[in-house]
Amino acid sequence: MKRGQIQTHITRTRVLRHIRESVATSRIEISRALSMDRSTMTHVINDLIGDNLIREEEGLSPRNSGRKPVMISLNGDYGMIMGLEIQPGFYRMTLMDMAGAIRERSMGSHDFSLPADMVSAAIDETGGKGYPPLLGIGLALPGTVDPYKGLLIESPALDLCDYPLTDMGGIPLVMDNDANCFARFVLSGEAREAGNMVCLIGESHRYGRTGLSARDDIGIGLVINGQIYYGSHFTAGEPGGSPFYPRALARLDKSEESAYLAALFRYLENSLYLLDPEVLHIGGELVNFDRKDLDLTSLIPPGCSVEYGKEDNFEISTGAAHMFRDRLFSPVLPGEEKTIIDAIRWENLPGYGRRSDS
Amino acid sequence: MKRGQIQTHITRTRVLRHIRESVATSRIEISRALSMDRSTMTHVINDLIGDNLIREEEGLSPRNSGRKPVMISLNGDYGMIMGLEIQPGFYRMTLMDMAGAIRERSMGSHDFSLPADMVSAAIDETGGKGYPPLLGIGLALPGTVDPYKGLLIESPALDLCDYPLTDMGGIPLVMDNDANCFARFVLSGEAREAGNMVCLIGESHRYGRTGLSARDDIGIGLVINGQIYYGSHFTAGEPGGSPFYPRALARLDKSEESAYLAALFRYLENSLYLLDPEVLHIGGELVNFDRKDLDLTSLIPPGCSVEYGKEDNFEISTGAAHMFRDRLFSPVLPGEEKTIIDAIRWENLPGYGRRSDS
DNA sequence: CCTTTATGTTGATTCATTCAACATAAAGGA
DNA sequence: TCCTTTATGTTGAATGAATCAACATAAAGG
Repeated sequence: MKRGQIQTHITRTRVLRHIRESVATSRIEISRALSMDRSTMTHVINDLIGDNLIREEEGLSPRNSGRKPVMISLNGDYGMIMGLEIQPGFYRMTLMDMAGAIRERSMGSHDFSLPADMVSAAIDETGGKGYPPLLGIGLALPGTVDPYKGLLIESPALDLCDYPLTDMGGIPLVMDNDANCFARFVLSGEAREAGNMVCLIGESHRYGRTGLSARDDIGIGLVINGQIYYGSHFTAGEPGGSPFYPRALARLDKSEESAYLAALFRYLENSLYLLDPEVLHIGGELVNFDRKDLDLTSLIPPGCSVEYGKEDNFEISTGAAHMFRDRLFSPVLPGEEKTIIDAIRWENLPGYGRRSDS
Repeated sequence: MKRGQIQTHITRTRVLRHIRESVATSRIEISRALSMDRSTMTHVINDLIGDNLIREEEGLSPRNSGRKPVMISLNGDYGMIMGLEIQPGFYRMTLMDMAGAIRERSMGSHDFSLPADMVSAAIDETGGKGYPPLLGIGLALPGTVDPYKGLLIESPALDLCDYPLTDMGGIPLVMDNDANCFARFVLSGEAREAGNMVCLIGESHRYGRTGLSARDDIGIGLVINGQIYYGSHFTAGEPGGSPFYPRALARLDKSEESAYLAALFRYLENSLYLLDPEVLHIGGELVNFDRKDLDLTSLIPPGCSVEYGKEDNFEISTGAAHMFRDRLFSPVLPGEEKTIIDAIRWENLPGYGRRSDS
């Protein structure tokens, strides 16, 4: 980073965001999108190229007259991001480069009681494979998580309380609830536009099982105006205090799956009306459920559509990776280096220099 | 406004906000709060004084050494804001100056079928009283409202559909749902800090009645991260599709009020867990209810407190006035002059000049 | 009266940005 | 092949909101 001011940092971040959101773009296109001068873009882009964050490409140029633009795209080899989902007894991992391309995925069982040990093992596992340097880690955990402090507040599934983890030997780490990571996965895809979503997952707490049992759980990630909503005590999306609570259900056999879903949606009905989301996303184990004789139209508000995830079940770990990757595309304000910054509001933007006074 | 750039506009707005939030403050205090240089503040404050938006005061100065600061505060006489709540058959009005002081309140019955006629009558009524000029109007209506377009989408109570209103003879007007205006009222008070709230009102649709009847309604305003949440179709907070729906209740006599409230909170229970709000605010007609033998602790999530409004019932029209007043403390981006700007996200901040290219 | 301590002002400097002019590159006709 | 058209991209001077550094002002307290 050549020039040191905060304004530069914000502009660089805005440019990087635009490049991330378009497959390939040009200096002029970015300058138009951000309402800035072409010459400004020349400076910013050349600085970013100098820092190895982006690169010029020989790319396609759909023009019928005039000079062809020099295409710009993110430099995937700048570094790697690891996304890790840890459940009791098993894990899933997604290794992603800075351009967002998935380079490797794996899953398996584990015996670790502390997430840090599992993370450490995953880092060792991918260490000697010649990947670009590891920039950071996104961690998805079942339970109540404070992602700003990097604290697992409570997790009955993992049998942990007030468990902090903010880095692994200098490599920064961010954590969030698994349902929220699923929501981040959905946000990273087509649903990138700022919108409102309810993201519902069923989390199996035993490796290899499908379907849910009494030890398992459902989780809800809420997206409000394009951002994860945590609530006032990081328990937003956690069902509770209700006559219907999935945890109380005994093991289901196949014939009951459809009835389970129907009961679940009746439980959610009021909240869906109140929240007025654009779409309800369903992922995790619930996708595997038999839903042939289930008609949701009567249980879901008129303007709300339903989407089922694909069944590869790596959505949560991939969303965890996206959580850290998003940090690279957010400005870091002085004094808030350690937190997840989803969206800075203009009211909080600091002055552009350092003040001469305390 | 002396200097024409957008950056100036944003800085001025940030300064005005800080002045609004403190009873009286000084140049140095603001410069510290906004992390800007003292000399910058000299320029900005002097410009704002030149524009009559703020003024210096002979104010108190709690210092025991050093030069006393020159106190700065908003100039209430800069202009007036009218907040108007229109219900079928009656209205309430709050007249507020730019400093937020309430100058006049009134209520009464009316026979208008179109809100515009009611607004017009209210403007005429306050016209010749020697107030500072009317800067704008905030309108609270029962029903589904698109405040960005200035459109009453649907109001069964007022028997209107797709009714637009964005200004009255050159005076800008913004409208919102009545429950959201109540939420804005709460936000303008102690609960100014960014937080999460559920604001519940009972709206009586007959002048002079207390209690609710089958023609009446409840309304919910949701505050998420310190901002009104509208949902994807502006129906957030509207109950629906439920076995319990207040509209279906027959007239209540006094003995049933407590049971009514209990049923209402059972209806809301799941949603309160899901939303994890800091506080549940109750206003409008519901405040008048007999709630002696009602214990909410078992129906409300642990971390959530309950606040009842004072019983003057002008909360909604006052909140409507605050809605317009908030516009004066938000930057207006080019191309978005007509919308309510609650919070601009840094991603959308434009460049600081006009681009040399389309 | 002089020191201390704070607030507020002034003029020079900084630096991201714009502006205006120019350079580069490709297409398409003459 | 040359010349016009049309677009992208670059360069250096100008702009302007901010900082910096020095000074001015004001009040308290020995």
